Order: sequence, then C-alpha cells, then structure tokens
Amino acid sequence: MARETQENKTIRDERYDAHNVETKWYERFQQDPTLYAAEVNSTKPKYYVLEMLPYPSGVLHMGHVRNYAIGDALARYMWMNGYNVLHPMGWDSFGLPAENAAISNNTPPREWTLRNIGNMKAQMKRLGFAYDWDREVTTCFPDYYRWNQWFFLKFYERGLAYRKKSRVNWCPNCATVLANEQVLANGCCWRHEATPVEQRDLEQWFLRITSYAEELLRDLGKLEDWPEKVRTMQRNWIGCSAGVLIDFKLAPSGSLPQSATITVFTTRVDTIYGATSLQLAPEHPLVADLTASDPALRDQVERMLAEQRKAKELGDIGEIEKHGVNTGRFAINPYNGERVPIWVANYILMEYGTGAIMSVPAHDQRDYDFAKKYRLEVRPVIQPRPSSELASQVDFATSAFTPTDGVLVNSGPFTGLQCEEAIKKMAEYAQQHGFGKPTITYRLKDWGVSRQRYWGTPIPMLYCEKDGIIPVPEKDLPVVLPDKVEITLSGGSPLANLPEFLNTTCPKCGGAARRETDTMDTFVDSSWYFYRYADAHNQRAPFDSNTIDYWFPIDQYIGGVEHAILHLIYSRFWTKVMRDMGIIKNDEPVKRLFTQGMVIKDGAKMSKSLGNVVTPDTMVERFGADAARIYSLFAAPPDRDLDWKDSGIEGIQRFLGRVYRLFVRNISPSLGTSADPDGRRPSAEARQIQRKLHQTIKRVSDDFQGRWHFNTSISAVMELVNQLYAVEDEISKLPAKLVAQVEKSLVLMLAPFAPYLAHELWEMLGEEGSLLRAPWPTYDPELAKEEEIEIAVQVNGKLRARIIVAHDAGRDLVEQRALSHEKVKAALAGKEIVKVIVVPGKLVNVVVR
RNA sequence: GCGAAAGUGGCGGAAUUGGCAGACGCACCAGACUUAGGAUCUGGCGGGGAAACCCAUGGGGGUUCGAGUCCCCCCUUUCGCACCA
Repeated sequence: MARETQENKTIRDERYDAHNVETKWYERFQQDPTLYAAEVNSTKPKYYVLEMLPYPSGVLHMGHVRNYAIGDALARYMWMNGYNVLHPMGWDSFGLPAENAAISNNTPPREWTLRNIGNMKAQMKRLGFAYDWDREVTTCFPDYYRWNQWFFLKFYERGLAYRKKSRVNWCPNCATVLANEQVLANGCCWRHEATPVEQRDLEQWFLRITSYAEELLRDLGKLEDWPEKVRTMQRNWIGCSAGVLIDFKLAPSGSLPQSATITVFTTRVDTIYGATSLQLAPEHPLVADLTASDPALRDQVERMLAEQRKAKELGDIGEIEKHGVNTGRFAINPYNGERVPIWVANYILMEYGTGAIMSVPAHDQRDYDFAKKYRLEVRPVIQPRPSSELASQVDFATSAFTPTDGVLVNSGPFTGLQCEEAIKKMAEYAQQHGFGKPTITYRLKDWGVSRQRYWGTPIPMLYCEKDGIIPVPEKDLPVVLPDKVEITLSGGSPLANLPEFLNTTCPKCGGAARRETDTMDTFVDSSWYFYRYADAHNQRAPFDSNTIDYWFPIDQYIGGVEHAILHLIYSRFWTKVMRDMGIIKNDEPVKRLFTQGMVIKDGAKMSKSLGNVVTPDTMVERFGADAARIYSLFAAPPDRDLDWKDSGIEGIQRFLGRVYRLFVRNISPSLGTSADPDGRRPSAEARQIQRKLHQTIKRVSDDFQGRWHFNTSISAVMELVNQLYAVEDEISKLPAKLVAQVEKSLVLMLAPFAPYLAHELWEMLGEEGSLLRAPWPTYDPELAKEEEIEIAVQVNGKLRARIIVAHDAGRDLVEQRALSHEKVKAALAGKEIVKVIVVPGKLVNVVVR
C-alpha cells in the first residue's frame, strides 16, 4: 500500500503541470515590477525591440500572441547577450470602435477602452511577455495626446498643417471622413465592407506630407533591413514621376477670358508635336466654363461624373470604357501654334497631375484607344531607329508606339533628336519661353487628419470672428477631451453640440471664439508613440532629445504587413519633421523591420462569422502560455502565414512535458558531485552528447542572428532532448560536469521561448542568479564537429552507397574507400571511369562511361 | 493587365553556399508497460516493387559530374498595384 502511494506520487511529480508552475512564476514575476525595466545611464550597448502597439479592442487574438512571442524571444535573447534592452508596450486607444461600443453597449468610450486595456494587459502578463510596463503609453490619456496637440501647433508654425476645403471620402455608416487609404478597392469603407463611400466637400485639416515626398522616397534606399516588399509598396504609394508642366492657351472665343490657360502634366513632352487633342477630367474647374453655353454638353459631363461615382462605388473604376465629349473649343499648342480640340474624358483623373493631359494617340496606348473610338488623328512623331528590333513591331494601325527608344520626326526644330535628349531640350525650351517648367509629380497626397468624431485628440485650433484661425497657445495645452458627451451616429462631431467645449475666448483679442471640433486621425498617435516610450513620464516635452539619441533608431520593429504603407509612412514623415524641428537627430525611426505572417485557421482568416476563432485565454488554460508561445513560433517560419491546429500545440505540450520529466529524473545530488573520470578520454556517448549540445547552441544562436526561423531553432532543441532520451539509461555514467552543462544550456536556450518552464528548471538546477540576465550559452566549433561522417557515393549522380570516414579523412582515402565499396564496384562493372569528384565531407561522385 | 512571393509526404514544415530530399512536429500503424489509456516509452511511416532496384520537390525544357536550389517557358495560389499622363 505504501509502495503504491509512493509510485503514484512519483508519476504525479514527473508529470509537468503547466498550470501550477506558470501560476507560481506568474506571481513571482508580478512581485518585481522592475524585472523587465530598461536601464537608465547604462554602459551596455542598447537594443530597442518593439512590437506594433495594439488597438484595445477587447481581447488579444492569436495574431497578437505570435507578434509578441517573436519580439519577446528576441528581447530575452538580447538581454542574455548583455544588451540594455528597451521592450515597451502601449495602447493605440483612440478610435472609432470605442464610439460604436458606446452606442451599442451604452458604455462611455473611455470606460470601454480602459476596461479592454485592463483585460488585454492581464492577458499579456499571463502570457509572460517581458514588457517594461513603467513606460506604458496610452494614447487616449491627456499626458500623451497633449503632445499630439503640441506637435500639431509646431507643424502649423512650420506651414505643415493647413486647412482647405476638399472633396473627401465620407462613410455614411461611420459618419466620418475616411482617408484614401481607408477606402477599399471596391469603393467601400474599410470598417463597413458593404457601405459605399460617398464624396463630400468639407473644410479639413491637412498635414503637408507631400513636402517630404522626395525624401521619403529617397531614404527608402537607406532602409536596407526592411523587407523589399514593404519598400516597393511605399515606393508605389509615393509614386514619383518626372515630367513637364505645359501651358496651353485657349483659342479666343466667346466669353472666356483670353488669358485662360490649361496646364497639362506630361512625362513625354518629346511627343507634343503629336498631340491631337487636350483631355480634361470631368471635375476640372474649367469644364464648367467651357460647357456653360451648351446645356446639352453640360448634361453629358454631368452624366460622366455620375457614372464615375457609381463605378467608384462598385470598385469598377479602371474598367469602365474610355469615353468623352468634344467641347468644341480649342487650345493652342505652344510649340507649333496648332489649334487642338479640347475634350472632356472619363479616364482623366482630377487627383493626379493637373487633371488635364495632352493626348498623343500615336505614343500612348490609352490615348490611342480613345482616338480610335472617336476617329481622332494618330500622328506619329517618334520613330524607332531602323536598326532597332523595335522597328519591325511598329504598326500604327493596331497600337501606339510607346518606348522612348526612338528619334523625333515631324517635330519642328527638334526633329532628329533622340527621345531622352528631346525631353530635356524641349523642357528647357518651354521654360525659356515661359510656357512650362520641369516638375516632379507624386501620387502621394497630403494627409487629411480631420475626423468628425469624438474619441480622438482634439485639434488645438480656435476660430475667432475677428482674428480668424488662431492656434491654442502652448500654455493652454492640453485641450482636454470632455468626458460627458452624447454619442450618435449622425454626421458631425459630438463636440460641436457641447457649448462648454465649443465656446471659448480668443487669446489674441479676448473676444468670443469657437473651438475646432474635429479630432485627429489616430494614425497621428501611432506616428511617434515609440519616441514617448524612451521618456514616458516627461511633463515638459514629448521626450528628452538626449534620451532619444541613445535609444534611436529602433533596432527591430515587428508587426503585420498591413501597416506597410500608412503607419510606416506617417511614422517616417513624423520623424523627418521632428528632425527638422531639431528635437531628434535620426532621419529614420526604424532600422530593421520584420513583418510576420497572419495566423489563420483551416485556411481562412479567423473570424466570428466563420466560427474558427482560437483565443489565447483558451490556449493558456488548456496548454499553458509557454506551449501557446512556442507553437506560434514552431508551426511556421515567422514571416509566413500560420495555420493554427490544436493537435499541433498538443505536440508542444508533450515536448515541454518531456523536458520537464528529463530534468526531474536526472537531476540528483549524486550526479552533481560525482567526479569526472580522471585523465580518461570521455566515452563515445559523452562525446556524442557534447557534440550535439554544441551543434544545438550553434543552430539556435544562428537563427537568432540570421533568418529568425525559430521553427528550426525549436526543432534543434527537440533533437537535443530526443538524443538525451536515447541515452537516458546511461546518463548516470556520463561526466557530471557534462550533464550539468547540457542541462544548464538547455534551460538557457528554452528561456526566450518558454520562460515559465525555463524558470522552473533553472530553480531546480539550483541556479542562483536571474535567468533573465544569465549569459547565453556559447559553442565551440571544434566540439560541434562530427568525428566520423557519412559520405554519399554516387555513380553518375545516382546514390549507390554510403561510407563512413573520419571527418578529416583525405581525398585519396575517401576516394579509395568509395571505389572499393561492394555496391559501387557492382555499379562500375564493365564501365570506364571518366573522373571521380570528391567533395570533402559531403560525397563522392564517380563519372563513368 | 503589371509587379512580388510561394508551390516539397496524409498535414505544418526542414534541406542557410548547387552535393545523401523529407530534419522536427502532427496524424496514422505496430509493440511495450498496464485493470485501463485521450498517460508514457520503443519502433515504423513519400510512392511502386518479393527483391535488386525504379520513380518522386506544380508541369515542360536547359546548364552541370550533380538541381528542391541556377536559367528559359507554362500552370496554380496568395499578396500588392491597377486608366498615375
């Protein structure tokens, strides 16, 4: 009876109870709030690792867990390598969902947000993420957003914040303005995928990001440690093209002033002698004047506009057929004085360039298509050189000739020039004669930051009847967002209905003034939050510049590729403005960027409607935080999508149990004290274990320093554990020092991935110091080398045999051994050996005829 | 349409520089221990074949002594851009 109890106890003790162990260490970790704190005035090299801050939507999802598991492993690894690590976390806590929740749950946005932050923070702590919570940034707190306002004033002073009436994307469901980026390809709202976005004209605040377009584009070249994909996306987004603006004067007629001109933007001024019409966007300001005297024309343009709007809503823009109307008016080509007809066409975008183009059907495919439809003249002015292979392909009966590899014809004084040269000369000519100038046009638009919503940073501006637009004086910041408001879905900001917020006095004249009621786009919050982490409690400034010098740029930023454009361009913009303000020195915020893949389930994105949502809480409860973390790193390389499978995490749970059991069974005082056999060469088994250990340390270390394929790091550790199991019966015969070294190294290697189990084992090993700062194990390349290696022997590239030789066996010996192998001899019978290729350490290939 | 990435067992994936394809894990099969096993341990596990061997990294060509890896063409999937003058 007593014996049975003893056995039961042993079995129970060998089984790893993740829940108990994790709870125990969770409580210990909570007792020391400085556990993960970055050092101030440290002499160590710094390392700033950052994961994108979450929106506090309510609960963490597996995508967060994966993102943070990557960053946490890296932070812990860097700590163990002696770095002063900054690893902070915060909350992107302004934004629309809080208002939606307010309406549907009747909970104030602030309360809802703070409750979610509480939940998610608890989840993060339970998952064991090593954040310096003392530096937590919550963007909806006045001590943070007051600096948004401060920056806004600075931007305004520098002419980088301005107000203009503009046609904006309006989501009737959100009842707010959307940035272009927030409009989906199908013309619907990014939050309401079935709600078509409308166009409205409103006074809006803009940030002049276009002033930095050139630098934002150029400096992409510096971001060598960013994924090429992200750089390409940003490059396309900024969309630079060099060309010339050319003024076409209107041919005199009717009521239009003779001085009126139409400016077109072109990258191919060399083709201008082939221009056979001008094409205006339907929204072009001159269109109204041009069509004023002709109601039928007016009508056609109106229909075109309506059709475009509809196409935009349906997402078919770009697919509607090109068509247009002839206004019956003419403009003068400044190069040759020719009269060209002015058309209005649906394929001309008002948002790009000047909203007007010169149409050269012979040398632009779109113009060609249009010209064919309306039987406009196709007039070639570029010819390929007769020697060029392009020459045979030219056929103006079927398509335009668009390459710049050619020579000008029928182009007045420019005839005979090569395209590239002509572009340069003709631009100069236009400038000299005052009807044009070289220009660079960007696709990038200024950043509209106004939102007609409540839950955001109030824009610190006032409107005085006498003095006009007046910035709130710095000393009056923050403009605090009032708590008591009624939130509705109707248009306009709820702040506009709040007299105590709205009405104030003008700081200039003392008279009555009205506050701006728009709030800022939340991308403002996330454009500079990572600077605040470096100096989170500063009351006098957004941060101290010297502190920023120490920590920046961020060494490693980790997040989803969905932020490749917006957040990461706005952040780069903000950094450059702050540099120009003189408060920071770095040109770029982020040195190295990593974009992790999505977590999916059954091949689809997790979503409530599909019922395939896996929640971190459930996983922690069933398998433990360590298992959830390791699985999210093990199931796929971090940059690829990860298909979540519960059976997979069970495998990790088993692995952790195996590690634990190994330690429980094989840690004993006798092992720790038994002396090594003196002067004797270690046994083959001992050498083998030692070799495996050094190989494992190498593999895991290499993965951290290189590709971040933690799936292979973890499998390396699994292999080590498997090998220890394979010799488990013999472990007591191995040198105690080696066993201790293997066990200690194993714990150290687990520490970045499974901090809870690692701490438990560390304690079991009787280690004194903190595991968090314990030095990462090192390997000896000599000890990692195999003593004997298997060499593949091929005959004509086909595997025929394997031989085992000493790792340092010479070529001749290897060749001789290979050729004397029975199977090889058989394969060589009756053949003539042409040559023998020996790749040391790898294989022998015998080439025969 | 343009651009990028990817395509390897039943599944997730490994093979970092051209050198033994399938590490590690899941699932599955067999065995051991057991009153029991949804615990644990051991072994097996790409396909064909009795075996020798043969076939196999989306398909087809090529370079090479040797190709998952390099080159060309095609197919599929995912992502980004999409009248940008």
